[in-house]
Amino acid sequence: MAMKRKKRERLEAAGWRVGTAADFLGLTKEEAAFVEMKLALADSVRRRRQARRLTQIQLARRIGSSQSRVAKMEAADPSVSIDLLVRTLLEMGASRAALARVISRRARRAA
Amino acid sequence: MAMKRKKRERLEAAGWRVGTAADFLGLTKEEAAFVEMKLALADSVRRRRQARRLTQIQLARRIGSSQSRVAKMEAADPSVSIDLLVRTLLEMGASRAALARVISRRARRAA
DNA sequence: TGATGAAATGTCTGATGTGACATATCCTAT
DNA sequence: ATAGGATATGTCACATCAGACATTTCATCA
Repeated sequence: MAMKRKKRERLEAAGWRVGTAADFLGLTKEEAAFVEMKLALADSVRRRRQARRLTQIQLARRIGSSQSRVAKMEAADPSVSIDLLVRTLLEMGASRAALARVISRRARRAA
Repeated sequence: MAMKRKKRERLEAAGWRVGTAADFLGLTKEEAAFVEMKLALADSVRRRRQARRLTQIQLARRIGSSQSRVAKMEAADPSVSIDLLVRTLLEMGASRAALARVISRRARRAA
């Protein structure tokens, strides 16, 4: 994919769920923004799932996926797309307005 | 992809850039919301490109893609992902807040 | 009317995402 | 300490998406 991603994905994979995601090691502003968005969405999936007291397995069934994929979503794994995160949130009843809020929100730490 | 898409994609392909996208022929609320989001993003790409008076080819070069892909983005073609739309908008200088606005915005008609 | 440049459409091939499965790790209660 | 459920991690085969290219449609203007 012409828009270089490896770098981003490596970092993202490396676990900094930190607040102000990195312009750290050579992430362009755009890349950083993309990663932060993904983190925010991932975070939102987890929060919503927990709020509903669903296990990853239960959520997985609900959206026609698997426990491992849910885990990866919540971890903002490089292998999960924004499409999947968004679809998942919509399935969980998030409105577009709610998604918008998530997207402009900075990823929170911990829980 | 377990979350059925064919239906959505057919419709989406069918050109209704219309305002309140369809819960029309059996789209669930979630599917409709997803499609509308995509349309809104697609629309935003076109608007931004035009505002900068770039041709699709010029934009394509800028983001390391091709004219046809840009055309498909702007048409919200089934083959384009939200990831791609988002990355493109970010490359064009959209902020996360701007993206959020786009996402909560209902797709506009015409130009 | 035909020439030009922009945009749309169709299709290919390689890259990436997906669900699934197996397995490992982490809690918490006993 | 160990069993249990929950979550994380690694991998695979298959589906979908990506950029590229060719071709077509569309608009504008000489």
